[in-house]
Amino acid sequence: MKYETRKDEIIQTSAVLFQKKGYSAVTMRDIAKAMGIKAASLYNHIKSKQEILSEIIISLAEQFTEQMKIIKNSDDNSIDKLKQIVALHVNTTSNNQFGMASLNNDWMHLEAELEYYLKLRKNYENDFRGVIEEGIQGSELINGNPEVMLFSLLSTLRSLYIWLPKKEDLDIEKFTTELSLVLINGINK
Amino acid sequence: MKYETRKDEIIQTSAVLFQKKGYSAVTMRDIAKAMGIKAASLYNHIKSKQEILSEIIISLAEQFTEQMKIIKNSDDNSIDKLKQIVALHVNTTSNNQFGMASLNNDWMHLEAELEYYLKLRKNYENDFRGVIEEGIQGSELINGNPEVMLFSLLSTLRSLYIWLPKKEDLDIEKFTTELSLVLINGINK
DNA sequence: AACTAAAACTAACAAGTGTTAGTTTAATAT
DNA sequence: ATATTAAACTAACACTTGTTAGTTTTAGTT
Repeated sequence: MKYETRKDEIIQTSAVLFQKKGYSAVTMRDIAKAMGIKAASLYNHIKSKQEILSEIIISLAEQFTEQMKIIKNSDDNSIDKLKQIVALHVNTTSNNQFGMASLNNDWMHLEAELEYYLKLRKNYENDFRGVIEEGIQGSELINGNPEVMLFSLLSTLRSLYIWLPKKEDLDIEKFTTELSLVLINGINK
Repeated sequence: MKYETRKDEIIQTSAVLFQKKGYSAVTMRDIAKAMGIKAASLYNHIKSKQEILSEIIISLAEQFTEQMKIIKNSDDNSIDKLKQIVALHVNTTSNNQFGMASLNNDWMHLEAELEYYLKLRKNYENDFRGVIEEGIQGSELINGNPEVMLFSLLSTLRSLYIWLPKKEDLDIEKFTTELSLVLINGINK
């Protein structure tokens, strides 16, 4: 079975539409049409459009924050931690390519859960920054500006959802290795 | 004078709003309110909401495509060309921080000009890819996957609009240098 | 066959959408 | 002063929005 419940089907169908046009431009009638039913019928399964967005974004944000904490608290060296962070993003994006678009572009349309989302994101970024600073202090990383490094890594990892779907026949593990190499060692010979 | 014309003021005001909530979530009444007038009055200066979006996006896309062509056709080496591309993004973003959000997130809401925009973007990306491939062939860059390199660089450069505004007191030139270093040489010691 | 519950339906709502028509105001040139 | 014009206004339009109420259909159980 592709979907666990009808509610799950609504959420996943919505994620596909949200990715193409964004939350605000997708109507309940669009979502219903994509499922072959009428808009009013959606409300037998969900309580609002907002709930759909919230379910898509919060579950992903929690996954990232949780996994990041585990990586941060492991006793691997900093370079290995960074590689694990890259793998976390590649794997999560590859399993949830549509939801990642909402996570990146539609979080500002959260209402009740906006604050909670922002807290999760801040935790995630702080942990990421911690890994980088640790790497600089331990002389594993160059003595550069940690903010610039964080920005550069995070930007690339957050954009994976745009890029991964274009490469259907992709060896995920090989790609993770290639990307880690480029991000950590650069492209200069 | 901050604005050249009233139309220009509408476009810049809209860009600020589009950046916060996206094109679809911003209404003509929102734009009018931000300018202290009524929605209908906007139509003395512009012909549609769509025209506003188009003016924001197309002018930026043309700037990038033009400048990229100049960089590509220069006879600098590949590393220098990459540094110039980084500078192009940093400078353009720093001069047009709000418009860059629409360029990145709202291009799919273009109607008449969507095709033209896609053509410009394709040209830009092809030229960028060309610079990278040239660098690999000339042994200036590692012999890695050029698609992965392009993706990584482009993702970071395209995200500058999120990050630059957070660092108000930023030395643009110094930042350009730091970013080039991280992108080209990596973060590994 | 009768009952139940899930999930679809039709119809409608109140509010909000981009946009137009026609009018008034404000500023400038004759 | 008068005429002109740019740019604001009010009022309204046709349509779309998320959502609710009430009803019918579908499918499984007794």
